[in-house]
Amino acid sequence: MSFNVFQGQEGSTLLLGNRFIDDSVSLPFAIGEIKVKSDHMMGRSPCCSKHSVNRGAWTAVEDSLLRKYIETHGEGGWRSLPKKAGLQRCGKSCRLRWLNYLRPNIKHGNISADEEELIIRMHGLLGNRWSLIAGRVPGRTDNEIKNYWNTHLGKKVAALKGDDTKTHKNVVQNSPTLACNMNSSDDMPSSSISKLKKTNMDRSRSSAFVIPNVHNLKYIDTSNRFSSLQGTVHVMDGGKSLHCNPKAIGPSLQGNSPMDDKIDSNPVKANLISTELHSTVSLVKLHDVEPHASDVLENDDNLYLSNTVSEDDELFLDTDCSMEESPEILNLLKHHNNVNTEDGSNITPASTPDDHMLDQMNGKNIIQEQRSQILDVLNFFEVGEAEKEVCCNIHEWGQDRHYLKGSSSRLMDDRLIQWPDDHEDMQLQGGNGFGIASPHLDYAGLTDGATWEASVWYEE
DNA sequence: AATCAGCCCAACCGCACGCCC
DNA sequence: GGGGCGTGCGGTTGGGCTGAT
Repeated sequence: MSFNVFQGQEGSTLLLGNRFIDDSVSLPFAIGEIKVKSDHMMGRSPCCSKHSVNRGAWTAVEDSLLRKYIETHGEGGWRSLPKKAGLQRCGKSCRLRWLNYLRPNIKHGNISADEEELIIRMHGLLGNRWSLIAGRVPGRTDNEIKNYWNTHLGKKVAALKGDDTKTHKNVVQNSPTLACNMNSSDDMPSSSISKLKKTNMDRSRSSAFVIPNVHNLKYIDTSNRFSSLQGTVHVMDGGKSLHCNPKAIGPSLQGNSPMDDKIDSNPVKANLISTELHSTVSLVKLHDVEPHASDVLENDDNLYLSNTVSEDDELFLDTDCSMEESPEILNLLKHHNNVNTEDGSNITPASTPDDHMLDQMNGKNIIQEQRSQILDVLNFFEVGEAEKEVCCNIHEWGQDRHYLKGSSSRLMDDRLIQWPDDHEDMQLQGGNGFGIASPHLDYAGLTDGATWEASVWYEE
């Protein structure tokens, strides 16, 4: 039976609900008795006339018409699109067909093990928020992920975890300490566990907590300035856009800041900041980026941008640096033999200071521990596979520490955007050109030289 | 070969939300 | 403030497919 007909067309069949009824079907009622449920009666006008549109599977011809129209005129205006494109379809149907099937870069075919793993983790955090999950799985649509979950993963996870998995989200959210202690693998799907074991970091800091969009993982070390913020890790959800501009978040911020003198008076501390900011930036730089900051502004609501870009942005870990010049960088290299550079390659230090030397330089203090912890986090993300690896234990990091939460009307989730009142004055810039968080940063205007936004994504 | 049941997934649905007037 | 519109979202539907009987 062909469904490519619609009522009103010559020789057409009758549309009844979701069904096309052709002449061969005997109806248990007279045609005149058919009452079509009216959306209008529910207080809303229908998006289209259900009597004059094709329904059901799309034909190749329809696909072609829709694709050509959108390629020429762009997306949007779905309600008027069908008529303009010569389609006998509802605008919503057109939109859905485009978004779920015709849109470029849509992946078709089986979902890989890595994708599956990511979906499981994301679902653990977000629950049935399919569009959010889809935003973290490149090339997959919310509809596809939803279907895949309902037909495969839901059962799979349920089989692994028993009935509790039906409330998987709650398991994670309500168990802050463990959500995912990786030492206790009971709460994790086996596939995730195997993935986590690949890393060489402290398992106790791993978790099933999912941080969306690792592109925007940031660390802002305020440990030397604000004791109450020691060791904080700041992760910002990057919103829908998977692209960010390294220029825009580059560390080279020149300018006058109330904190400049403090940094200048303590070069070691300044280096600490620069090192970690550099490592963060290099993380971001591994990914495709938009070439212009303006693009980022348009495409990524959650970015925190620098209005100052200099050649220093091109400098990341200086492989030629001496210990005198940058002991912190060497320290970083010591802890992480594979440090990613901006071009995606790895560098390994020719030599690194030994523990004794580091202790002498820094004092055997928590700074090293903090840095190690943070870099463990970065390392954990396995930068090269950042799209896939999005777990960390925010709760573990949070112990005895404070998190900064970004403040911006442009953030999409209020849960992210609470700055502690007592840190409102945190605004500084490095004398060596490294900016750090400004809770009052005007995203839109970009008139503030301070550029670093600190946020934590977490579920209440 | 025919029938049935279960599964898969594209498509549809109603509702929610933001924007604009 | 409220209504209309456009869009996005999660839940649901049902045709097609496949394997079992």
